[in-house]
Amino acid sequence: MNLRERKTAKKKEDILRSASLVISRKGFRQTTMEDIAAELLMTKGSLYYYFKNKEELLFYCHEHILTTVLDKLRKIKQQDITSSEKMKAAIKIHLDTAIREREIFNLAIKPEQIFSGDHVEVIVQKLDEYAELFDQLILQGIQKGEFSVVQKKMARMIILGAANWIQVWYSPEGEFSKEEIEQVYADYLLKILK
Amino acid sequence: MNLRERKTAKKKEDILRSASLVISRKGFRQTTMEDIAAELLMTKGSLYYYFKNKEELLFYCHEHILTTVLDKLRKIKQQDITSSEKMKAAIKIHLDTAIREREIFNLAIKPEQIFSGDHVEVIVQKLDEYAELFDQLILQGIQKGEFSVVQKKMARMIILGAANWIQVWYSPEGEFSKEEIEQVYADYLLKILK
Amino acid sequence: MNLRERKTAKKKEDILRSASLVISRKGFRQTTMEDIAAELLMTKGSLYYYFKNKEELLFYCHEHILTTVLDKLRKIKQQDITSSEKMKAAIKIHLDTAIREREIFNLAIKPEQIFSGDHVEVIVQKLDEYAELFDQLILQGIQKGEFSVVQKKMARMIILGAANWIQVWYSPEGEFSKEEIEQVYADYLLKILK
Amino acid sequence: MNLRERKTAKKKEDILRSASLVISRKGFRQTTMEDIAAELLMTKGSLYYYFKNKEELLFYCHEHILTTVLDKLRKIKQQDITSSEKMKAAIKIHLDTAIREREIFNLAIKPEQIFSGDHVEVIVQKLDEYAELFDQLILQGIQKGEFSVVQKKMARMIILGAANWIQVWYSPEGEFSKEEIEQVYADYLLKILK
DNA sequence: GATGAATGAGCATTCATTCAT
DNA sequence: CATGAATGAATGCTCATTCAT
Repeated sequence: MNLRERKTAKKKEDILRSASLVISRKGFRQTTMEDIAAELLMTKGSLYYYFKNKEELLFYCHEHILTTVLDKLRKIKQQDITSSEKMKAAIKIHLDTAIREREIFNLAIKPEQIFSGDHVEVIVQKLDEYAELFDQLILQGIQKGEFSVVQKKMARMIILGAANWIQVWYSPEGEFSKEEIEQVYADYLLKILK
Repeated sequence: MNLRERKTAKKKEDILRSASLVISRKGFRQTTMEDIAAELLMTKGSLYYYFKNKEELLFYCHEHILTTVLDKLRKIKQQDITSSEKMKAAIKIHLDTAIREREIFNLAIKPEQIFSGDHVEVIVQKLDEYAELFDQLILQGIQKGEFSVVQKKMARMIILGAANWIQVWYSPEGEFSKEEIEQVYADYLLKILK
Repeated sequence: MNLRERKTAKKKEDILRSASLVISRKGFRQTTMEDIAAELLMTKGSLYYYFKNKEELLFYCHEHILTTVLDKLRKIKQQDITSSEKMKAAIKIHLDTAIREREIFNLAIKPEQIFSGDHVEVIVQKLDEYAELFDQLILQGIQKGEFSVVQKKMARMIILGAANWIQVWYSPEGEFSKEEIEQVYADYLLKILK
Repeated sequence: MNLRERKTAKKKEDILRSASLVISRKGFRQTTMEDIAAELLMTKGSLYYYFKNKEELLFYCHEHILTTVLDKLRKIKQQDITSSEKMKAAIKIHLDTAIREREIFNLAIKPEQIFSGDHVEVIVQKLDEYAELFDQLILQGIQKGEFSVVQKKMARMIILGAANWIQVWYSPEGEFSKEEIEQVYADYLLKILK
């Protein structure tokens, strides 16, 4: 990658970061290209130099976040700790992502309504891998005798659903700190698996 | 209420029902007046005979559903059964609503972004009452010694969040029936309170 | 004219009167059929029983007022008083009409923009007769030696224009009474003719 | 102001000029954004690049004309000529504006029906200054002994009203030239003040 | 005769997208 | 590369008009 390419790549990342930020604030349905450009002190026309269209920008935006969080999850899976500890860590990471990137898991609802063609597939594949990782953690826990849940997939749905909902009510000014909340959520959701 | 008024009331309900349906399919941000009208084989102009504007239509749409589900919850609260049974019943009703009226609880996210003035207040008040009812069920359970959860509000958030998420993945063609799912959800979520 | 016809005629007049009222308040561009109907505690559909369409309603509305004021002017012309007195009386009547029927003379601006076909002709013919009557009063005054204005038509335009403008600023709560204003206007405008 | 800004400013002026033109022809109630755009061989969407909305476009349109004519009036006031000559010059300018910008003084009728918030204030303030300038000319004339009118404000109303009305009937193809008309109007209206 | 209901054309406005410079 | 400018499709809303009952 030469200098020019690196510069372009850097700019693309800047755009994605800003886009994520605006989307977190306004919701991705409400976010216009103008909004994203304004955040970067650019004009919206320029965005089209880096991304073919809005959908593509949104795609990379979400893809980037999903990739990042997936990496974190994979690392947790390989750590040498109990399944309970792994699951708690995974839940905390999920909560963290849901809070920071408010809208990210909302697109899981109907990716095909937002993305088209190949993009859907990539997103769906990542979301599937995401779910699969949680399922594996649960399965490991069962095999080790730590968990005893029967409906593994539904348990996973419950855990992720509960965690996603945090974006609706969490506020930095709230009664509890992010860390306290994450601790309680992790503890309570673990009960489901026991 | 005379015949004509009944007819109008009926028509309004028809519109609300159809609107709910379209909203469930497309999400309420994506639903246009045209969409709603088309579902009813009307023209969009006609909708304005019954509702002042889109926001009002959306408001009554949601208000109606919330009122219905609140009624059901209140009845449960007064039944002569254990707190665990009440909570399970409440969860099942919530799941049922979340499945049938896919978008309904999504507006809980930011009612003030969708509704204006008095409408926000009504919606917020209903949502508060909704939460309050769940909190009361939890408190009763604790007082009766059935539940022992400490962070009551967070537990409620977890339960409702988990249940809301069902709209994302439930399908009538899925592996499990709605009843089976409701049963599992109710059982698993109860663990959090124990 | 039998009873039924008389009833219809009466109703038509009621509508015209109410329409005039609403038009005075809101301006005829802003007045909707709904507004007119509401004033009469009718529904707008009913208006179409009496008038083919909005334009026709507006036409009769204006035609009625013009006819009335024309009658008054003709009577003044035939009175046995000086030309100055006649002109003063005519000005007062014009002012009176301009105040009461705020919008009436505004349609003189471009009747063909508002009315179509035959209606334009009738209105234009009445407006012409209206102008003609003023011109005759001026001519009489000149012949009697009371007036000495040279540009008769322009003088008439000035007089009527000045009087029309009263609708813009006259208010019953103002500093001067309608009668005082009419007196001053008549006196001052007479100077032009002298 | 660099080249680009000058170009934008020029375009804005072009739009305002075209808008004025269309408004003169159709009246500002009847003028649609489409009409204005068509006159400029643009699409209506483009207008929104230069003006926030229709009201703002209309505002600047009127504000520009009022500012221009106010400047001219102020200059006349400071000239070293008799009050009669000043008043005649002022009347001619007013007539000129009324003819060229047909609709401009019609908004004086009810600015608050057309403009909102700050815009009303600006317009009303300009209209007030406009009236004030005429009043001052009249007062000066009285002090110099040239005029002897008693009801100064009503005289001003009469003069401006008469002049406004010219837009209704003036046509370049008419019997008299614009200059002839202005001369006659100025002479005749002066009589009121004497 | 009167009304409730429905319609459709028209209008202001938004916004993703394009493109010449 | 970036931007200013323009476009056109979409959308909410209004309102004159129609018509069955």
